[in-house]
Amino acid sequence: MRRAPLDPRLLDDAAAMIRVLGHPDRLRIVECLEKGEHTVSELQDELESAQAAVSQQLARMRAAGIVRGRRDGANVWYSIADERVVQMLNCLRNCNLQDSKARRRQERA
Amino acid sequence: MRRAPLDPRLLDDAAAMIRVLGHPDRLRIVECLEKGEHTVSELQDELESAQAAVSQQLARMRAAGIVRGRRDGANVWYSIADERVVQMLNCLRNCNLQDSKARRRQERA
DNA sequence: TGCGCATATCACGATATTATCATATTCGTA
DNA sequence: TACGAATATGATAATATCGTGATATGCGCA
Repeated sequence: MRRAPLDPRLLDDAAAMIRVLGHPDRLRIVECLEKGEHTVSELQDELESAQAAVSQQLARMRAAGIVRGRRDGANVWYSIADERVVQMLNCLRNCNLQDSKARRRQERA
Repeated sequence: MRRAPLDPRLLDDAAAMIRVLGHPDRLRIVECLEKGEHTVSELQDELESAQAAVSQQLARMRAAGIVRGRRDGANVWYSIADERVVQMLNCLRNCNLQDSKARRRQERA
């Protein structure tokens, strides 16, 4: 477990990367892609969200280098392009496990 | 290492929590507080940021239950109220280590 | 009580994010 | 080539976030 501070020059990048995950739909997209490639319409069904919305979330994640699209005929199959988000998601899941304990610990801060 | 998906009912909360960390100044604040309590003016010096700005970041982090303030005379000493952010930060530091490798891997996605 | 320091909050303009609707692009097939 | 399905992009309005300057609050001390 590394303890060195985040490189200050990378702080903006890190924050930007985090912000990409700071949206429920994008979190769910990552969770879907963790299990394997998905087309846009599959994700659309999964999220019960409008086509444009999903496509735009994917565009943003693509711009951040988090996911990658692969054209196959009329479909585009998306997958995870940056394994760091998987790590982050695992971390988040661990964190959520402690939800109640952590909340209790902080007692009306 | 847990693999269960994030609780859908918690997705909004999770995303909100993530967004709080998605700002370079707030990341730096967490890094400072990791080392121990700091007053607002100490953080202000550290971040080279305006008083109101720091205070507002702290307010937001307080609202999210991430930090906690303890009054001592005219000063307020801040500390981490939710240990999950420490875990997240550690995760981020690990992730950053792989920066170049990850970026190379994704090759103009 | 009155002053000054540390902190918090308010008000507001600037910018970013988001959802939605419309339109464009890409591809397979008739 | 024309059409339809899948996907992407553009435009816009609503909302959120951010930094800044002004003001308010809490506290120690004279």
